Amino acid sequence: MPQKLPISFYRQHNVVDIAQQLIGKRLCTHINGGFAGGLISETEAYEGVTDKASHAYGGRYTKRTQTMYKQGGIAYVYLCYGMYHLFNVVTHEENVPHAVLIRAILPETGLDLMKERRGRNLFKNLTDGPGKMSKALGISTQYNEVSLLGNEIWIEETDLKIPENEIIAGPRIGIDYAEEHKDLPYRFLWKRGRGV
DNA sequence: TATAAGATTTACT
DNA sequence: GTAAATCTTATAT
Repeated sequence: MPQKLPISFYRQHNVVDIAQQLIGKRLCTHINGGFAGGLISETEAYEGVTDKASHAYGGRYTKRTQTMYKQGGIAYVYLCYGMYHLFNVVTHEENVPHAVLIRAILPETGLDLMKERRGRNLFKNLTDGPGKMSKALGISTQYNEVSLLGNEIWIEETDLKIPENEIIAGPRIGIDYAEEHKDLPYRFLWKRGRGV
């Protein structure tokens, strides 16, 4: 049987390392009685206080970002542009606002459910962006701060051993405002995830 | 209190 | 390729 990633995984201190390790793991949701899941194919690391692209840059603490300051192992879901829910994994210990944005997965289970949630017949690119993925999996802000060891949203270990040459590291996307931090190689993309 | 911009996606020209 | 949809937070009056 697949096994959930242990809490110790999320408590690691190198958020960039965690982002890379999450490639190839299985993200699952069991929401409103529907099960859906897929392999994580794209992630981005957000290194809290020192990362200009992060909401928590410079130690900003608001009602929205307070989730990132909690201990690792929970979900950080927030509303972007007023209409899209973005799903992040909170890492590190308490009071260190590190998080990993899950940008894309390869759908495995619950294809019909995902299509139904997305609406229309968008066969291509069902879950190839943060907003789309959250919608397909049924994730919304009401799941902010839920434990990733619970029964609604979790990440499973897989037998996959992804060689490093199958993981592409590159600059993050959609954060041009971050200036000198926008080119940091904090984004990880699984080769097999491209063009699916 | 009011205004601007954002870790995005979709539709239209 | 460009613009609209739409809400929370940050910064300024």
